[in-house]
Amino acid sequence: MLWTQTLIPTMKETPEGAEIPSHILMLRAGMISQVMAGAYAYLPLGLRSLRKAERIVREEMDAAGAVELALPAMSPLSLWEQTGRVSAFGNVLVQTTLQRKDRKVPVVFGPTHEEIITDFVAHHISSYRQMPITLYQITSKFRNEERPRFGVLRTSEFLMKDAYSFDATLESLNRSYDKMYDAYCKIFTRCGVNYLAVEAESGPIGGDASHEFMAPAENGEDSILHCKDCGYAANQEKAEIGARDCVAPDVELKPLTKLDTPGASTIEQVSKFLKCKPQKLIKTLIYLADGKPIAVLVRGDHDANEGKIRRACKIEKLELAPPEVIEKVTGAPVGFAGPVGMKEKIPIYADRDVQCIVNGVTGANAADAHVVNVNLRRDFMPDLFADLRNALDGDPCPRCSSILAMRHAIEIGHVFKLGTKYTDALNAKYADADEQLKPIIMGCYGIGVNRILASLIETSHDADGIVWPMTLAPYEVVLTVVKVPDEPSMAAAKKLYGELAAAGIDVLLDDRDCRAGVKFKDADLIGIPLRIVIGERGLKEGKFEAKWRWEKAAEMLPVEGAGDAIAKWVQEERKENARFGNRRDAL
RNA sequence: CGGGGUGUGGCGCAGCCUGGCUAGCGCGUCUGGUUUGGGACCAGAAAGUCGCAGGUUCAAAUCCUGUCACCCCGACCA
Repeated sequence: MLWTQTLIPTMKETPEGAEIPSHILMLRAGMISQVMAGAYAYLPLGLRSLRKAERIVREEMDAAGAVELALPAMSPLSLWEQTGRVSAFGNVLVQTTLQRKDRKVPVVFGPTHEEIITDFVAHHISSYRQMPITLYQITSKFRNEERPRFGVLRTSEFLMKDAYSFDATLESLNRSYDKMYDAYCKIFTRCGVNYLAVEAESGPIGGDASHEFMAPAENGEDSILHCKDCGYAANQEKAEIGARDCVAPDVELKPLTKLDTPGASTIEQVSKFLKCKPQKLIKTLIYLADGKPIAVLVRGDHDANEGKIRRACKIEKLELAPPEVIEKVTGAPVGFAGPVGMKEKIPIYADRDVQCIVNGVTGANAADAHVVNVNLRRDFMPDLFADLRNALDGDPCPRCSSILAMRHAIEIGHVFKLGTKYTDALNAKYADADEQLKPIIMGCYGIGVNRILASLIETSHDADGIVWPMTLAPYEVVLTVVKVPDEPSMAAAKKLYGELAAAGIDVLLDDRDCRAGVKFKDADLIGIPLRIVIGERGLKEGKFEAKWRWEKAAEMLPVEGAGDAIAKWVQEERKENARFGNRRDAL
């Protein structure tokens, strides 16, 4: 492609509103253009990168034995009512009504496609002989995000690869799942994205049934915990906290005292009012566990984790109790519950860290009052101690003796064993070898294609612009002609351009008649991995100048045979992103 | 959905507080010329309903009311 024949509207200045590197650089590099909040146009350059990511995804899906199809964005609302996801998605679901001749047809713009594919499969798969099979597509998804943000990271319309596996047995599902998991590793590696596969909430199947693929990045919206020593990694929701012996400080147990704390009902207010650290507080949460009230105790500065509570206490349905229940159980309004002297006797479950609190503070089960110098055993005794809170930076690793580090990350992929949630709801059954009808067992597997680009840029840029790996770069090589009116320069450039194009290299020839500085700046900004400079200076010696985007120095390359040499470099780099992978040493 | 911020040529901004001549500046664009290895210089030109609507006033980019859009923080996120 000739630069003068495409449209690459680069910008010297950062448009108002863009704050994170990926957003700023995609705008400045002329890759995207905003149409409205949460909706971006992909300009020629951006589309090329997006297509490269898409192609890698497609190749690895095909290699893993998945079969591509395309489902419509539009589907009937009724399908979503059958699975209860109209209310589950709520306002996120994009709905509209089509006016047909004599009736109105309520439709949904798919936020994902479990319903549609399951309905299709229910009609066309009826035997165990037709499975296992994994179907996938790469299409636009629609979600009315309450708050689109961070440029291309969180938008209302986005490109997603979604795959669905259909199996007759759990063992077969596990094999399908592992294939996808392995394919994801290959995809993100080929894309040059640093990622971690972390354990995530597993839903109905339990166990090792869900992983998220996370790209650690400062601007990521998710939090993950990672142990550098043993490799354990999980999202914050799922991360377990290793058990450690509690070393109780050797201090005198002071007498239990009730104090007035008028109006102080939150942890922050109480700790301020009583001038004590939140770590000294015992937060008492009243939940309804399968309809019955329970109390959950966590340290004041910790957050309770409902998934952990559910598992540890063997509860199906868990929800925070409404104020009436709290008043009835504790005898006090919301904000003053405590484990000592509750009005009704209910089960008390405590997070392990509560064991370490000596002379603590908690609600007095009376309006506007707290008790201080609360101590375990002397004043109260929980029915169970367990890991019931969200993990934090520095918490003990559950698998080794090291500690967990918390990092922000961008979710770029998710693999999940669904089980029969949708096949039950949509009546997708198959006949087994024993002639019995059984529900098909599903898995679902998503990749946010736009997010691959954004997360790559977030972690691979410098002061001058984007630093693309060969595999995602919109063009693999840029030919920078220093002086376009100089005929020998242009002739040499066009010859090289022809050779590279013939070798199947994506090459961009910067034939704009402007100063060299402008072209160097633009080449750096759009991040093309390999730049070849064609100038009078080099040509005098029969040389081109070759420079990798992430290296400081350039090397001279004989004009003779340059096309072959460059093509070879590009082909090597395409395979492993090897030079790109080593860039940190150079940057 | 709560809190905060911003809307002025294509892009980035000043002007608004304290109303008053023809609404400025930088970048970009176009024309001519000089230049040509890291965002050149000179001369000239085009391009703006000051987000929109209403109000106050002799007079509104500026003050008041409403409204829309966009951005940030938080809540939410199959």
